[in-house]
Amino acid sequence: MNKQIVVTILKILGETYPEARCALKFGSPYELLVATMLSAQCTDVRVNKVTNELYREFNTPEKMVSLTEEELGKKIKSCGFFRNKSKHILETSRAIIEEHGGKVPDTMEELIKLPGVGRKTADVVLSNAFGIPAIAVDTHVFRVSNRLGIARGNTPHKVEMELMKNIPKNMWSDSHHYLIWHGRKICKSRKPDCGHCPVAPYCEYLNCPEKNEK
DNA sequence: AACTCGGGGCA
DNA sequence: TGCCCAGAGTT
Repeated sequence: MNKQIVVTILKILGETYPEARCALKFGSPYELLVATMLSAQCTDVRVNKVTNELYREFNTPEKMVSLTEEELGKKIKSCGFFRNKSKHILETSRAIIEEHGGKVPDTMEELIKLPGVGRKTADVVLSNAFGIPAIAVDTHVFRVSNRLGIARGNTPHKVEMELMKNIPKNMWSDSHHYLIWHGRKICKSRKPDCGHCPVAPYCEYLNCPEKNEK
């Protein structure tokens, strides 16, 4: 797709979802890292509810590791996968203390070594906490990009490469959030609400049936 | 590439 | 009740 059209689409989405910058509330890179780890298969609304309470007392790796896995598990259980998540959060907090001087690392290479931190979480932390341009391709970004036709690919990595090629670098981080918001509100996986889609005129899913998602 | 982990919100 | 949700680790 024409790069000009891609930028147009993203600008429209940005105007449609002005609140979409970063839905996870955080006051430090560490808070964002933990919030993002919690957000796996769990909506941002619930994550924010949990972290609002959790961060009152436990908003640094040093304070976090004073909790046992069971104690932390109780506090985060409404985010699901609580055994894995509490274990990973504690292991990651210990690694940050012991191997990174208590600071969240700011490179992809170091971030994905942390237990429970994958490429998506790392991208979110890099772009939102450290201002390093990145596009995390989660299920929403993957689906919406393929449908619209702004980036096609059968793997998240392929879609990421296409997006980075088609979007100006200074729009990468915001675009990630716009695409997620659009995927949740309108371009849903099951029943996309094309009748209310602000970028329907540009959408290949609607206008080019032969290019329909695979 | 497929499978597993998981409670809560909503139809 | 059944389906779905800002993913990552293991096999």
